[in-house]
Formats: sequence, structure tokens, C-alpha cells
Amino acid sequence: MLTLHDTATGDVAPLRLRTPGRVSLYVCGPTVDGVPHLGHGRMSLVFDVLRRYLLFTGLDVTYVSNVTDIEDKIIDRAAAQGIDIAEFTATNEALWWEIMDALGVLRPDETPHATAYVDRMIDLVADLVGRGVAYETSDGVYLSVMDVPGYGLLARQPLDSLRAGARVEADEEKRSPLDFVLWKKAKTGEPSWEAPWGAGRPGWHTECVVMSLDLLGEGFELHGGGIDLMFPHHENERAQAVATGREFARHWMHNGWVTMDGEKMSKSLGNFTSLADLLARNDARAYRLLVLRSHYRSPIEVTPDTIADAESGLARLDEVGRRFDLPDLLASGPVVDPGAAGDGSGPAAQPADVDAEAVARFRARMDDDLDTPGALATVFDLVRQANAAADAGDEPGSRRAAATVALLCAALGLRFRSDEGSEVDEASAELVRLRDEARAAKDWARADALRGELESAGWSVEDGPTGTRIRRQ
RNA sequence: GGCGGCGUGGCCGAGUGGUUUAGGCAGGGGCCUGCAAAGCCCCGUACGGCGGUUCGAUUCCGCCCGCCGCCUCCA
Repeated sequence: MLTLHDTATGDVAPLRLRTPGRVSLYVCGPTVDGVPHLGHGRMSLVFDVLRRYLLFTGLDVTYVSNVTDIEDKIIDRAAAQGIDIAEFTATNEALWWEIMDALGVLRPDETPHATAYVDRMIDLVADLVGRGVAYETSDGVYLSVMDVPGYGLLARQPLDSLRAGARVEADEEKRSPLDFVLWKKAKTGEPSWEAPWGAGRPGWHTECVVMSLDLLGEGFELHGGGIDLMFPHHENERAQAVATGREFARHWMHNGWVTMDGEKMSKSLGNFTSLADLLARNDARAYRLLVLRSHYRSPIEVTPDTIADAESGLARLDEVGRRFDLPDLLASGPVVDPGAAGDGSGPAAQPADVDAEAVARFRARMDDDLDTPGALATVFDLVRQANAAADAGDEPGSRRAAATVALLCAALGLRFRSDEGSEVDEASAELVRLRDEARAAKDWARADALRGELESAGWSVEDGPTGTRIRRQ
């Protein structure tokens, strides 16, 4: 069974399922106020890997991730560009999904939008006001955090400590500087919805409580997101659920930063690289591999060097894919461990063509708080085994190791490069023919010249027992 | 001020109280090859500093140094 670090307790603990065999995840998605950057990519990849792994172990997974499509920066930027808010958010959201697809991130089962849940958010705010834990001021409605038991759980600090360090500017009307806005009263010209406290829009922290509880129900298994959401966003979501007496997420998971020169990458610092830029320069799979190579809670440094490093590793996997003509197991969706017991409790017997012991090692690493670096070590061990066995003429052994590589890569959402784009044009095929002739005639000078021509045309040249083989570099 | 994380061999990056190594990339040597490429084999003997506990610590404890983060919007 999978264990995960729980932000609420600081411990690594098994996921506690409401219903055996089923698990529900809510992951905070993007605010569509601009282009997605590497940080969004890491978050999406980390949770995509988690989701795929849960599926791999035979669990029935429901994955919900929201889109925040109403928010201050959205309003400002749409206005600055002189376009309609709905058009602005639709454009950004389309880009988001395009990039997620390119990264091989599975679409969520549900993608609730904040603007579609305003009525229910108003209901929640009214409920909180009715319970006396929320109050109205001249500019909005606020939740009184002092009235929420256990506030500070996710920040892992007591309320007093948080209050002492509060950097928010004083607001005379707020009971505590930590009180956060549930409903923002609209200023002229701002988009708004009618509510008992006047026209306005919901505060950011309210949408996720409403949408997660609505779509997944009370006590859903896991709530996740980037570590920057731990406090105050997730703290405040939880506070609202607690204040209304509802059981919220059972488990909290947060992934670490992407850093640039050691500093966190973020919209506010402006030091971000967009995913579109990354994908224009690098194989999308390289970013997945880069993310998998470090633990999800550690910061990762993304530089041209670390990405190039990942691409080299990818080439090694691709070579195995080619050498053993491995199938693209992801072509028909996420893969399930053929030996999975069905309730995620552990591996059962594997088919004879898979190395069951290696799969068990892989799963043991993954079950230990998603130790993807350890899991990858298993995969690369198998790569070496497959090649070594093939070199030694052990056909069944090499096939088995290679098939296991394919299975485990698929479990992680890593696909082997297809040979698309590698069709050999007539001119290049002719060069290959000439080169084979030259080699047969032991005309090495000519053979080397032809290799040079092919290489400068972007081909990688390999001589094998059956003659020259070329592929795209 | 409060709270938290990290410091591993050239680079990235796991892990562990002691018996043989994580793994990847780069590098060196070898096999293979006409030469290469790919692949395989071998190699580096690393755990910030100072103390402590211990038969023994990179792994536990304390202190120190350095880096980073959270307490405001942020994946």
C-alpha cells in the first residue's frame, strides 16, 4: 500500500481509503491568468505520476483538478489587454491543456471552474456567517480564524506564532490580521455576482472547498498542490470545512519548488520559464524524467544542463525501445500492473514475460512516499540487464527485462519515442546503399565520407550485422 | 522575531548505524567495430565543520557554519 508524507502531521503514513479499492484526489489547478511555467509543469507531472501509479496498483481513481477563472489578476490583465474576461481565461486555459497534453499529463476526470460554482460558494459563506464564524466589513466578508479549532495545522505553526509574523497590512475592520476574505464586494466596473452582502465575487480560498466537497464528498482521500499552497490557501480551505463541521481531506500532499539558480521560481518573482519555451527546445519526456529523478518534496533545479542530462538518460531508454521493438503501452491509456491484486494491496503473480521481482522492487520504492528516484534506479538496472542478456545471447532473459522496462516506464507515464519522423527519404536511403557497397568493398574512406554526409543531414549512423542503420539524431 | 527544509563523489540525485555497489549524466580503461556509434565489463572510494553517544556514524544527539523556504499573491 502506498504511503505518503502528510503535510498535516509531518509523517509518512498510508493513505486511508474511505472505500476499499477506490481513491479520490483533489489537486489545486491553475489560475488561468497567464502562461503556465515550469512550476505548474512539475506539479502536474508529480500528481500525474501519483495518479498513474495508483491506477497501476489496481485502484479506481477519481481525479479532480480545478481551474480558477475569476481572480484579481485575471480582472486586471484582461482589462489591460482590453479583452473580455471570459475570452482571456478561455485563451489561457486552452494553452494550459495543450501543454498538459504535450507533457503527457492525463486530463482530470472533472475540471470544475470557479465561475460555475459561485452560487454554492455564496451558500457556504452564508452558512459561515450564520454560524457566527464569518463577519461582514465595508469591503467584504471575512472568516474569523480565531474561531476555527486547529488553525495553523498545515502551516505547522500555532495561531499566535502565525499572527506574530503576519506581514499583511493592518486592516482596522478585521478581527485578526490572519482573517481572510470569503466574499469581495465589487468596485465599479468589476465583474460581480449578487449576494446577501452586495454584488461581488468569491475569495480564492472558497472555491476549492466547495468544489472538492461537491465532487468528491466528505472525507475524500487526498488533497494536493504545490507547497506554496500549503499556507494560506489550503489552511484556509480546511478552516472553512472545519468551521462548517464537515470532514475534509484525509491526507495532504505538497510538491516542492522548481528553482532557478537556487531561488524559487514564481510568478511574483518573475523568474520563471514558460513550459511553452521548454517544449520548444526539449523533448517533453525529458522534463518528466527530470521531475522523476528527484523526490517530489525536494526542490529541483531546472537548467539547460539538467535537462540535457535527462535527455541523455532518455536516449538510453529509447535505445532499449528500439533494440527490443517495445510496444507503446500508453497508446491505449494508463497501464495497470498485470499482477495487481485489484485493491492496491500489493503485487500478485506476474505474467511469465515480466520480471515480477523487479516489479515488486519498483513498487516498494514507489510505495515509500513515491520514491521515484529509487524506482527509476530499478528501471535503469533492468535496462542494463536487458542489454547485457541480449549481448550474451540470452533471448528470453533479455526480452523479459525489456518488457519489464516498458511496463514500468508506462507506469510512470514515460513513453518510448515512436519512430515517427524517422522515415528515411529516398536520397538518404541511397546514401545508405552506397555506404553498404563501400563497406563491402572495404573502401573505408568512401564509407566514412558517406557517414559524414548522413550525419550532417541529421542522421545517426550505426553499422550492424545487417548493414548500416540510420535514425534521426 | 516565529517556524521549517537542505548541505552526499566532476554534475544531478537516492539511501543506510558496520558486511559488494543506489541510479543517471559526464570522465578514464577495456571488449566489440575497418574506424565509429550503440551496447557490455571495470574504475572514482563521497557523505558541510566541531564535539558527543556507540565496539563502530555519512546515517542518532548537541552545537556551529552555509544555503533555501514559509509566516502576503504564487504550482
